[in-house]
Amino acid sequence: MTKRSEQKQEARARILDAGAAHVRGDGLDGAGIAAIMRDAGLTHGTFYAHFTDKADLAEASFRHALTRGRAAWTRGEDQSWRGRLARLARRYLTPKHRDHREEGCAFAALGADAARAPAEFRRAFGEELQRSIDAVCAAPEDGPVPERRRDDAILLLSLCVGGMTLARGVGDRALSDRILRVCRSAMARETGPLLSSGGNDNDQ
Amino acid sequence: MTKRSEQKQEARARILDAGAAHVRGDGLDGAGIAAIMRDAGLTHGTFYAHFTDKADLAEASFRHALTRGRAAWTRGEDQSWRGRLARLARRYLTPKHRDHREEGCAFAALGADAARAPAEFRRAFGEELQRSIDAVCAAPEDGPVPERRRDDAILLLSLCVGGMTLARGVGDRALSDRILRVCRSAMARETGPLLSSGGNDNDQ
DNA sequence: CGACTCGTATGATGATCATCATGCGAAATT
DNA sequence: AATTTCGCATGATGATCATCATACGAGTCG
Repeated sequence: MTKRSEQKQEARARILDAGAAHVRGDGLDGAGIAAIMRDAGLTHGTFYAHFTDKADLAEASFRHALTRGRAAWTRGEDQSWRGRLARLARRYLTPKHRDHREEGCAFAALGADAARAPAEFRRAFGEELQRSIDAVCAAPEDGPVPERRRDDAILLLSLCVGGMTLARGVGDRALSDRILRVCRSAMARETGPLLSSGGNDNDQ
Repeated sequence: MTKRSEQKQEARARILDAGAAHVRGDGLDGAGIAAIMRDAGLTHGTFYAHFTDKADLAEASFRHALTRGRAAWTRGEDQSWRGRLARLARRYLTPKHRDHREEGCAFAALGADAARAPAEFRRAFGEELQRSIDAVCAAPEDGPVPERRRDDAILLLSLCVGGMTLARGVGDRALSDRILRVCRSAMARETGPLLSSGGNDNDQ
């Protein structure tokens, strides 16, 4: 590994860090190359020595953010499957996470953008989502994962992303906090139903 | 009502329709004024006779889309509260809705954009979300709405928006369909738990 | 019918931004 | 040590786009 190539790799890493933050903070299109390169400590023109395209950087930044995120995510021990899901929801659906999207979950930060992105980015989105589903499922014992657990993981991620998306969009702090709380406690009910109310029409 | 003013109001309505479609399809920033006005059958310069700003149009289009959407949404009879929630989820989380975001739910289409939008837009987002929560809760008998129902409505909307967001971002059709199915059937379980697996560690 | 009002059309203007051509200087190679 | 390589900086170029100034022409009102 020559000194030149490792300097370049360090620069690339800085660009990826800055890109991941900008993309999550400002959106796939909102992030300008000049601003990202400035944050990486380089000038704008150099960008094309590292990436072919803005789309290239967007995808790489997205994957970078999620790979980093999952590492911190999967840490921690759980008593039970349900307990694991509840813990993940508790750690995900926090006001702190809501208020710092530039360092948070890229699915929640870029979900709507992905829908409008070209097919190549959406392929990356799907692959990363699969990896995250697997990461949620990964039990200590590491047997084959039953499909019903995968379904639970999908449900967890959907609820987390949806709750975070709504909580972030809302201006009213009280409503935003309430959304987070409702979603957290729904996943925390170890044996109870999804919904808090009973089944009859006139429950209080 | 003079002929002039009703012509202008018609034009404004066309702009709002086009704006609502473009904003949901291309995002808050992705939608260009020229394209919207072209779709409304007018030229770009005329825009400023109807709206002060692009942000002004964005907010108005967002509200327009949701007001229209709720009307179609609230229709239909339900046997029970749980049944109502299940029905709404079943109608929301469809492949058709996923594949036509320009005429679908504005929360799912613009959730990530709202987080980056100025405070004024996020206030609108919060107000509209409150209205949608109320619309979900509105029972035929129209008594005072218990707070636990509001929580259920928040949960429903979070799961719907999150599931739709992920389903739209994913390139892989099979995974996308599965996300929709999992979220639908979670809300359909009238009495069962949120999660499909049992509570012990070694369930299959 | 004539004057004026106002909704719309046309055509700038200026800003932002992705992309690329060119050049420099330090590191690598012989 | 001379030459080549290559990572980075600088400065265009061209495209896109919001915004606005100006002009036209049909509707309105005296």
